[in-house]
Amino acid sequence: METLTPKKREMLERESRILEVARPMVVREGYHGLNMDRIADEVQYSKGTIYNHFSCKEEIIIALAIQTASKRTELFQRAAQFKSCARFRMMAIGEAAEKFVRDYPDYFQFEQILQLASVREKTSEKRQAVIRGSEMQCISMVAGVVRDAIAAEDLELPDGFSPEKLVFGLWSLTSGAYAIIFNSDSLEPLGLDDPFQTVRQHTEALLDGFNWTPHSNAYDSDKVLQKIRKEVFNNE
Amino acid sequence: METLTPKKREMLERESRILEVARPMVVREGYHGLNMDRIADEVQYSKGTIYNHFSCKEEIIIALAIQTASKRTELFQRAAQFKSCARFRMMAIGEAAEKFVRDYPDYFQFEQILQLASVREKTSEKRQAVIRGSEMQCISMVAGVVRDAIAAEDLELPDGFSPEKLVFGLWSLTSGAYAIIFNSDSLEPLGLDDPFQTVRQHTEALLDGFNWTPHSNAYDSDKVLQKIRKEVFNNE
DNA sequence: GATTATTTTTGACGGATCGTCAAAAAAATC
DNA sequence: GATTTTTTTGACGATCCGTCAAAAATAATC
Repeated sequence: METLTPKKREMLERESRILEVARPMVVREGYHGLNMDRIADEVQYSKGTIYNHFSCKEEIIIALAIQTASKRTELFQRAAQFKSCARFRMMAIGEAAEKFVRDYPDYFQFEQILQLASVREKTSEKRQAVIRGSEMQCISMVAGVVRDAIAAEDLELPDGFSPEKLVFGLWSLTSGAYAIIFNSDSLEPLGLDDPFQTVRQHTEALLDGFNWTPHSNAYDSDKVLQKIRKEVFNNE
Repeated sequence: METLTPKKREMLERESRILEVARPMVVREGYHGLNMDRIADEVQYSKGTIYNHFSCKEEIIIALAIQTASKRTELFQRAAQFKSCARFRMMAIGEAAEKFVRDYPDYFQFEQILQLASVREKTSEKRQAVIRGSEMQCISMVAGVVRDAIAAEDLELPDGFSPEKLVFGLWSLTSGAYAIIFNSDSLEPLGLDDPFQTVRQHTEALLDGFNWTPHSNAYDSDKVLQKIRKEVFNNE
């Protein structure tokens, strides 16, 4: 840490100050609210200096996403180490995913903006690779749990159905659900009181559908959940 | 149809010409590619006239989404009328959803753009209601099939688990999957050869997980699919 | 420590594009 | 055919992005 030249230190510090200032702009006013002149004003540097750090608006957004993405990896890592059977570890990962979107709802917004091709196109290949890598890390961890289940003979996937395909389904279900939850106007009419619980129920149903044992009717989901929240996440 | 005044006719015609010109702009160049001056150039009217039809860029995008949304309702309607048990009708709806995203991939892009709060905010409440209504129609149809299954005692949902909650899961799974599929860079590393088939398999697993009979191992999915494609969609 | 070379910062500027509005043109009415 | 109403026009103001030559700060050299 202390091996950095003072100049480099200043650069890094300024970089995070820029992001600090940019974050609430995007969060509160969305993509259009991110304004380079305003950033320059608020961090008390000229616009040119901001552009020395980030070559365009979009780079700032992806940098914000990267900041938060590491938090997800951490949460997944903790979940994957839960000492229990594969199925419960999978539940722990589900809990990590839920905790992530609840604790860092900003990330969701950044990701949504970055999903627009016209935005993503402008970001550097380098930062794109960081995001992809962080996502791949999470996917691998989930696939690892699936493999453990297979090894333990708790699960037998259909012919040609790779663990990654199962991860794809879980990923689709949860990310799709979170997308709906965060654009709430489509939710109220459905009368979903606790949408996160519904996601959990669907995840369990999906695993049951693949005959992953123990089947959800063989244990008390609430109990397991309490245990996970306490032991893995220290109750928040 | 012929009861319109010539002036009104011209207005409507011009409106669809504007959308015709705008569509490929958004599809090919994304949100940023939609340029009001270029539209004016291409439809050979002044910018002011364009603004008489659409009060801002964003209104054009939501109008494009509305154009396509009706196609989805049609497909869902056809699927819901498939003469078969509820479970196979649900499969037919899944097929309709798949056909929709394959036939009208543009819609997906429009929806993604409109999901950004900073974009949606600028659109009229009126058009937002149209979109919501169209989505609600589809959701109701799916919920109807779920209710039929319950009535036929093919399905018994857990206590407090409404048909709408099941729809929420199916909707999450498919829309989430399609979002991943259309941003393909996260797909290749997973080695998914036919992602749409994987979505179908997951849908079936989910229904199995809720114990919706007939269970997927009690019939030949491919056969049923062929039948649906032939009888409901005339093979494309 | 003075001078020169290099790096960093600055903010005025060009350019793109949005949305407006007063004036012009067209259509409707009398 | 004159007058009123509606529609169209495109020049214009405003915003905001990203650039770049000049200025300021820092480092290197003697």
